[in-house]
Amino acid sequence: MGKAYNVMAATCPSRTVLHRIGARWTVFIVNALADGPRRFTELKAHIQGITPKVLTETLRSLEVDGLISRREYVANPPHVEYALTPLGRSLLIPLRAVRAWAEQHVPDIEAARARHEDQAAAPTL
Amino acid sequence: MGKAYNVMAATCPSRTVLHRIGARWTVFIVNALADGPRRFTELKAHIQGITPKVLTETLRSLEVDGLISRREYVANPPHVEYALTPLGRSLLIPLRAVRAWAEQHVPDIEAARARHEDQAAAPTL
DNA sequence: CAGTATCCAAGGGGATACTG
DNA sequence: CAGTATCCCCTTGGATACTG
Repeated sequence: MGKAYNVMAATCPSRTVLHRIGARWTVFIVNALADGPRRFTELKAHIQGITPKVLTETLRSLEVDGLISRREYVANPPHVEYALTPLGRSLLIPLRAVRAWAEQHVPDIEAARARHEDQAAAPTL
Repeated sequence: MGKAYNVMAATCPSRTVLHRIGARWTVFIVNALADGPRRFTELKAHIQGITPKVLTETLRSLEVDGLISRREYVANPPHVEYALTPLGRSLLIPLRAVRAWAEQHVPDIEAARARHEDQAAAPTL
């Protein structure tokens, strides 16, 4: 038991999982659903810059993997709500940490890049 | 102070940070350096399936962003060691959690996908 | 050992317009 | 409102071979 899967192994199925998690917009969607269900248009407005096509695709993928649920309320106009499943909520924990890290370390990264710039532009004294 | 950056905003610089973190092989390299410095060939052997070209590219990017350091020992044959910087070690925390999640939830994801398969193949009774 | 140099393809994702 | 339908690009990354 335990240690059964290892992403470092070329053919380990955990790699496909990692691939899905790493998809461009997964971290956005999972974080956007952190505080409860949201509708398609709400998600699109909240995650600035995402196109409807890509939003749909990513939602479908996450649904297939059991990370989010899609609930359709019969009505006109349509009403659809997306929510994290228990599995999705467990993923939220690491992904919210990733998001927080990104937001917290912008200055550090920018400083490192600037330092690297200086390095490159260093006059040969 | 605080809350200065928000990945949900279209032009927030944290998005480029997130993009770097989300690069195909970043999570592998950062995790591979968790236990101390490693040499190029060690990394290549440990992270199965990565090509030298991609390994080099990702290492350079991480170096530019100040997440890893590159130490060259003058000798023949060459001897180079890569290590996490303090900033890189701080990123290791969320990224090791992501890795662990991927490895732990393979069965859950596979089960969800199987359920979805059934759904699709459901005979119309 | 630690990379470079080329070449190439695949597909993920973007832009735009349309619809039940 | 909640998506589809197209079209297309172009970057990311894989394969392979070579080198100081």
